[in-house]
Amino acid sequence: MPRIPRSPASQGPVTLAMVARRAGVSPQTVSNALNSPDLLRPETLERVREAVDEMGYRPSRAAQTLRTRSSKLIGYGIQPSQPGTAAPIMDRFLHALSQAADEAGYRILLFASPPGEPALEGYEELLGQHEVDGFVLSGTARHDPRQAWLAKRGVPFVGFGRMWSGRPVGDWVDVDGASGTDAAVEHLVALGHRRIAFLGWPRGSDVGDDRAAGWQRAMRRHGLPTRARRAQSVDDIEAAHAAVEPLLDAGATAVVAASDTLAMGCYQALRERGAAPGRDIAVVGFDDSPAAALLSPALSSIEQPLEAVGRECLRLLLARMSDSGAPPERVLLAPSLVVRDSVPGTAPGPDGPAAG
Amino acid sequence: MPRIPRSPASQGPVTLAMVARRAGVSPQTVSNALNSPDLLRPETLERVREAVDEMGYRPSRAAQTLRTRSSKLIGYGIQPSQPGTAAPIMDRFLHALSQAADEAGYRILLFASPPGEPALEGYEELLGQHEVDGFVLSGTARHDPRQAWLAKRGVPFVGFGRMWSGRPVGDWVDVDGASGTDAAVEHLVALGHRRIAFLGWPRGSDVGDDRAAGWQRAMRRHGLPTRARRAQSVDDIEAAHAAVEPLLDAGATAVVAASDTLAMGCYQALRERGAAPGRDIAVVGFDDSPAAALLSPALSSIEQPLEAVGRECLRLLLARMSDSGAPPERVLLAPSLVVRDSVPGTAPGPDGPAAG
DNA sequence: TCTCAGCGTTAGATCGTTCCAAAGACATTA
DNA sequence: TAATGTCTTTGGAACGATCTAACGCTGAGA
Repeated sequence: MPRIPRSPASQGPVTLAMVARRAGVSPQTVSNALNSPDLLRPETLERVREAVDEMGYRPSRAAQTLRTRSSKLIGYGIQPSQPGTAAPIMDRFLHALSQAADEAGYRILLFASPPGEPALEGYEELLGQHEVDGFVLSGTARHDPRQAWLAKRGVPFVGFGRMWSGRPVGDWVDVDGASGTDAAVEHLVALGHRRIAFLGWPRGSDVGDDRAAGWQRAMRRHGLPTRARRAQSVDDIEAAHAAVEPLLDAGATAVVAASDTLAMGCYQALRERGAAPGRDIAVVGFDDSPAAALLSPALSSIEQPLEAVGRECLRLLLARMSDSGAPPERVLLAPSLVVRDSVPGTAPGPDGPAAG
Repeated sequence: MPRIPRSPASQGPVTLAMVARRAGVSPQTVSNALNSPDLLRPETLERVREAVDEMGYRPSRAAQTLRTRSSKLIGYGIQPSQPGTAAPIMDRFLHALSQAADEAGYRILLFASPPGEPALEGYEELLGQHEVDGFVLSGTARHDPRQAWLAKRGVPFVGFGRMWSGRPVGDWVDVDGASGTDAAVEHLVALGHRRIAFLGWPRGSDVGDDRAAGWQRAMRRHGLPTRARRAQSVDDIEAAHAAVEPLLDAGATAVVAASDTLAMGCYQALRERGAAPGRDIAVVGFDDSPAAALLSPALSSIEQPLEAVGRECLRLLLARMSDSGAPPERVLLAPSLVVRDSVPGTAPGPDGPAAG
C-alpha cells in the first residue's frame, strides 16, 4: 500500500535480485511477474508484486536494452525552424509524438539535424550504437535519401509527409491539403460565395499543388469556373500582396490562400483598397499559425491535426516494428477549417451569389 | 582508411571482443584504446585503431550505460504549446539544446509533460529507471516544485528561466528582459523619441515586471518621466487595444510592448485612429514571434537568444554533473532588438524630440 | 506400466562494456 | 643475482536484466 518509500536502508538502486530475495523467489520469477504475469501462480504473483511496491523497484532500462536488444527509443532528427515561416508546427507535433510514445512505453530521442538537405549522418550514428529501435522522419523532401537508406538496412521508420516522387517507400502519415482547401470552398459556397479565388505558391511544389487541387476540384464540383481565379506567389507577404491584385480586380468575393503568409498579403491588398477582410472579402489561410488568431480581423485558417499526426506516426511505427513484413500503410488526415472573423457567417456584400 | 565498410561477413553488430581478436589484443586493451589512449603503447594503439576503423566498430551505449551507470542522456519534459501564444520558442530552443548536447556526446530524451502545473511524475519515472543523467527544465513557474525535488535527490539539472521566488536553488539560464526593453528605449531615444510609453502585463508577473523595469530604468537614465506613460493589459490583442488608448491620448510617440501580442493590439488602436505604426508612432514588441516579421509594417521586436540559451543550459548542466558541489551558476543573456519598419530610422513625425 | 505434456519455478549462461587487481616485460638499482 | 620500480597488458568479475533449458511433480492417454 505505501507508495514508493524508496527503500530506506539500502543505498544503491533496487535490483531484481533484491526484490527476489525479499519475496522469497528467484530473480527470474520476478522478471516473469512483470513481463508475463500469467505464467505465475496468483499467490506468488501477489507476493512478488507486494515486494516490488514496497521496495519501489523499477527495472533498469540499460540492462533491459542490453539483454533484449531493444532500447525502446525512437529517434527524431530535429531541424532548426527556418525563420520567416509563420507556422511552427514542430513543437505541437513533437509533444503529441512524445505523449503517444510515453503511453506505449517508448521515448523520443532527439538529435540535431543540420539545416538544409537532411543528412544521413545522425541516423547512422544512432543506429551504429544501437541507440534506437526506429525513426520518425519529418520534413521529407522530394529527393529525400533517408527512406531508401533506412529501408535498405531494415530499420523501422515512419515519415511525417508523403513521398511525392519516385517509388514510395515505407509508411507515412500526412495531412490532406486538398481536403482542407476543398472544405474551405465548401464552407464559402454554403455562405453564398461563388467567385472564390485561390492564391497559391508557384506550381511545382508538391504541397502547394496539392492545396491548389482541393480548391480546383471543389470549384468544379459546384460548377464554378476557375479561370482567372487563380494566382501564385512565393511565400512572402509583399509578393502575395501584388499577386492577389488581379484576383480582386476580377471581382473575387473570397480568397483561399495556400498559407497564412499569403493570406496576410491579401489583407494588405484589401486594406490598401479601403476594403476590409471579412466584411467585404472573405479570406482563408492555411496552417493556422499563431498569428492567424491574433490578426484583426482574426484570420480563418485551415488547421493541421498535428496531435493526430503524432499519434498515427507512432501507431504506424509500432506496427512496422512488430511486423517488418507487413505491407506499407499510409495515412492521410484531413485538416479542419477554423472559422474566424475573416469569413463572416453572413452572405457576402455586393453581389455574392452572382454567377462567376 | 576505408570508411565504415560495415563488417561484411558477420551478421550481428561488431563487439569489442571481435575487434580485440582482430587486433590481437585483449578486449580491455581495446576499451583503453578508446577511453584512455595514453595508456597504450603508440604502436598498439595504432593497431587497435585500424581494427576499429576496418570493422566499423561502435561501442554499444546500452552496455556502457549498464557498466558506467551513466546514460549520457538528458531529460526534457516537453510541454504542449498553449494556443494563443504568438511566440513558439520551444523548437528553436530544443534544436539548440540538442545540438549542444550532440557535440558534448549527450542526447536529449523527451518525455511529455502534461499541460498546466509541471508534474513530478515524468521526472520520477525517468530517474527510477536510471534513464537520464540530468534534466533541463523549462517553463519554470513561481512555485515550481521541480527544482527542490531534484536538488533533494542530488540529480543534476538546469533551468531555462530563473527562480523568481523563494531561496534560489540550482543553476539557471535566463533572458534578461529588462536589458531588452532598456535597449529598445535606448534605440528610440537615439532616434529622437522622448515620450516613450510602455504597454505591459498586469503587475505581479515576474517576467512582465522585469520587462517593465528595463523600460523604467532607461527612461530614468535619460531623465524622462514615466508617469502617465505606462499601461497594462492581459496578453490579448483586444484588451491591449483598449489599454493603449490612454497612452496615445497622452501623446506618446513610441510604445514599447511586453509582447508581440500587445504590440499587435497597439497596431489595431493606431489603425482605428487613422495613424500608421512606424510612420506616426513607433512600436516595439517582445519575443520576435514569426508573426512580427509578417505584419505590415513589419514589427520591430526584441529577440530572445534561444540558441545561446540552449548552449548555456548544456554548459551549466555539464559543469554541475562533473562537480556536484560547485556553487550554483546563473547566466543572464541579453536579448537583441530586431529593428523593422515599425521603428523608422528617421526621427518621429509631429513633435518627436519635444520634452515629455 | 510407461510415456508425455503441462504446471510453476529456477539455475546458469548471456548481452557488451568497464573496473579492479594483478601479471608480465623490461630496465634500473642494490 | 635478486630486488625494485615503471610501463603495458590482461583475466576475471561485475553491471542488471532476460533467454533457454531444464527441474520435480501431477495426471491423462496408450
